[in-house]
Amino acid sequence: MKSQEIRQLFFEFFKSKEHLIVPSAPMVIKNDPTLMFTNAGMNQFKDIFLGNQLPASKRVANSQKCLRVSGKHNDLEEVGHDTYHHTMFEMLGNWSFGDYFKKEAIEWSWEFLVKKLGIPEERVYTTIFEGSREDKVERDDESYGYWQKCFSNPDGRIIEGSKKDNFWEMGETGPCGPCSEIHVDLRDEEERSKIPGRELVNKGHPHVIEIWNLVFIQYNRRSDGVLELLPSKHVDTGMGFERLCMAIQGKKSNYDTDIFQSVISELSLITGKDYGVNEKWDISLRVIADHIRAVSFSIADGQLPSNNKAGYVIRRILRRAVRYGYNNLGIEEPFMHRLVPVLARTMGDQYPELHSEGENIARVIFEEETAFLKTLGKGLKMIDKVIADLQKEHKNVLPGKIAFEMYDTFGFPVDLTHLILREHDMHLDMKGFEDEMHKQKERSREDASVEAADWIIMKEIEGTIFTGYETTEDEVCITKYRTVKVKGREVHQLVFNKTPFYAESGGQTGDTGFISNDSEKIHITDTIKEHNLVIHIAKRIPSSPGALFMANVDKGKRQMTANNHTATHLLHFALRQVLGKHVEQKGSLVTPEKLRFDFSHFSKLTREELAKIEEIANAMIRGNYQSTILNGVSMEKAVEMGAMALFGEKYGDSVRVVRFGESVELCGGTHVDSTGRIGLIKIVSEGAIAAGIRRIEALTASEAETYINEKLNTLDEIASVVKSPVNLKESIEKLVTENGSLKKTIEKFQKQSVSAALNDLAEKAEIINNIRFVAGKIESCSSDILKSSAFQLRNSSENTVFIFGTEEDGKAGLMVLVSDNLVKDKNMSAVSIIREISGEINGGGGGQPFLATAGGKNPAGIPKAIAKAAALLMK
RNA sequence: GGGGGUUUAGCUCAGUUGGCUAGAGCGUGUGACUGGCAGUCACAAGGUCGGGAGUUCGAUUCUCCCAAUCUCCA
Repeated sequence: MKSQEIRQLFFEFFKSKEHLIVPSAPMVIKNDPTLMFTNAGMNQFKDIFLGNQLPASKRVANSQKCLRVSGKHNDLEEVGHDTYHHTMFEMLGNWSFGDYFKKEAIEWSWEFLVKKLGIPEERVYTTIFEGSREDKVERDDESYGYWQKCFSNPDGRIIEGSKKDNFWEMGETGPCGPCSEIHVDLRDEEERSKIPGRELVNKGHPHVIEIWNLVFIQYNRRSDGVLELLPSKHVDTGMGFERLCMAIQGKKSNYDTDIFQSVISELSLITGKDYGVNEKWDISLRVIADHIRAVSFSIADGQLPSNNKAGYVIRRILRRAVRYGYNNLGIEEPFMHRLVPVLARTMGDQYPELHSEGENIARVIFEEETAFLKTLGKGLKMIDKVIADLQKEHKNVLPGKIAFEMYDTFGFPVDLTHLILREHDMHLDMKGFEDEMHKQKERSREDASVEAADWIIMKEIEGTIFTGYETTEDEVCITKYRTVKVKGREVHQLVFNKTPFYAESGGQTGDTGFISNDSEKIHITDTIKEHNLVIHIAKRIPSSPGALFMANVDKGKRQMTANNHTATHLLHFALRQVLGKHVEQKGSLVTPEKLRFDFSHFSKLTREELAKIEEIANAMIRGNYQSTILNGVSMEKAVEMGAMALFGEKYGDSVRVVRFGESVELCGGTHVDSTGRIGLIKIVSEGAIAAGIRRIEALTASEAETYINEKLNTLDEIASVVKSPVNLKESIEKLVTENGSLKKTIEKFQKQSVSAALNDLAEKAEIINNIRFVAGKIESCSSDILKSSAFQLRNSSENTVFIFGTEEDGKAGLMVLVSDNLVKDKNMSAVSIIREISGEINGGGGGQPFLATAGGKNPAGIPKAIAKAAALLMK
């Protein structure tokens, strides 16, 4: 049975049990500092379990794409070396939100696995929670009872598990409960007869594996550690899809299922290395087959590889795959991007974004691979040099510090360093490397330390009400406050019961302003959002925090921000009109001063395109569309209205829809009430920020006006300077060419006059000690010309010492030139001469043996300096 | 957010105590050879040495600030 069919059967089965099948939430999580990627099926339903949100249906089932590469679950370095770790995987799950509980969950799981998919009963084991005295929780007899009824002979099939395996908690506090797992024994008959499967459950055996975990959420863990019963009980289940396929397809490894084999066989075609021939190749093929999934899905979710945060995680995964291909499969050119089509064929039915975004994904991966191969190439050059140096010194250990520097600064992977050293019979000081790495980590940790004082709570309330859509001033009271020390600098944070201040989010910067009452006035310098709290950054803590305050948002800045935010929407709309529907928002920054908008597009925008975009956006301003803003719209409805920018939203979310004419977007920002207020949009720059992503910056209203006026003024000024307001461009072109040829002519003349002057001096040459001595003052001219004339003299003369003095702006200059033969044969040096004589002009200087220069403050000393030089030659 | 690196001709890069008229390869242009193309040879054009400030007689080189970019850690 193909993986596609298995997934489909799962959906159909739960549909028949009246479940609503919902799509996977994005794997990349936006706007949550604690979690970068979805790492479990329940992430998107967290708010429902916490009671903050009502579910759209009480019974839901889905397949969730998950990524485990950072934080608590970090499997990255394991992937490939065994047959069951993955970075990205799919989690099948069925969910009950206060609806059915243990009985149905257990019966259905049995029905699906054993009756529907035909997993032999004698290979199935289940676990239940043994109970905990500490938490005053009884053994889960209820689940035991239901399992007992499933098995035809339950003896020895239901195993008790400890808190570690069979009690699930979301975090330190919050919803939790016992869980019950289903394990399957996939070993051969022979092995099974030797050791009974029950002894291997939860023992890390690769073929006796947990495939489904049923979590029964019935408690809430309070902060004092006590468990209390929840009013409504939930079911949260998770079944590893790759493992399930392995079990159904009778394979010994996740990588043997059709999910991965399609990619692996394509990879074998590309590399000429078959799977199952040698262990080193197999590991690499598995690594790549796994990583291409993680990377492709992330990019499809809008997360591009980059140099920090989530983007950096993606980059690291991709590079790990390239590295394995490079080290072990001998691939030295980009290859990952060629796997995207086969991945889309295998998984595209369930995840259509692989089809629609496929071309873009491949393009991004190609760019990223190319860039990495380039850094590898540079690193290889470096290590060759390092090895040569070591060999010269007859050493065979590379200091860890050097290896670390190559890794840290140039991104050259240390395992590759290792490998190359081994080829040269050398080795690496691994301890030194680790020490350096440790230091680096310490540095980062110290930096990240933020001393936050405890919140001082004035009033316990749930969240802050945002009144800023309707008003820019409101009467508020402080509910809590604290002082945070970041690197010695103190900032004060205030939280209100309600606030007109918009907190930074969705690219729009936070409001500024002040709060005041009769006794004091405190400036708010920024507003941010943290864990759904609106935090106002204040200059200081009020002296009486319990008082009522009037909160005032800086209206001018708010208006300018609104101009820019609405303008962003208009530009987005215009971009799609002009460039096409592939244009999607990839990032946005809206401040009072300007707006910045990043979007997907493949080539530089032409002047005509930019002009057309501005034209459409400005026409929409003059159309003076009124804003239509709808709060609490369901995602489905928003899509129907044609809203853009849907990624990052979760199932069941209610959203805010902002509409101006034909532009419809999901957006929480503050906007103008009618587009006419924007006045004018002017795009001021366009460029690339990553492969396939471009950025435009624009100004609006008075900022745009100022910008244009400045440009026009400059034009006027130029016109008045060249005195040709009509054919300005031609005049300037003419000036530039004329200027060029004039410069050359002047240079020629100057050279002539200088060399004439030099020749004059040369005629007056004295002979001192059989050496021609040419000296004198010459008219000031540019030092470059003097220098080049001097070089000519050097080539055309021998047995001569030249000394020239110049005077400019009251400063003296000296130049000494000594013919090559004197330098060579008589060991003379212009430098030593100039050192001796530069004292006369109150200066100093130096240079090379044949040419030296000096500068000083005393032009009157030039003749004396020359005389001194002559005296030197006498000796 | 922090550490380190890089920025020199259209492209890829050299340039070692501060001073060798700022170079190489590829590319571009012109010419020669050839019946034509490919090719070879010769010559040439092209650089505010990322931007700004400072130290110095003199800065691509040293110091500081800014920007872009790469890389590692969080």
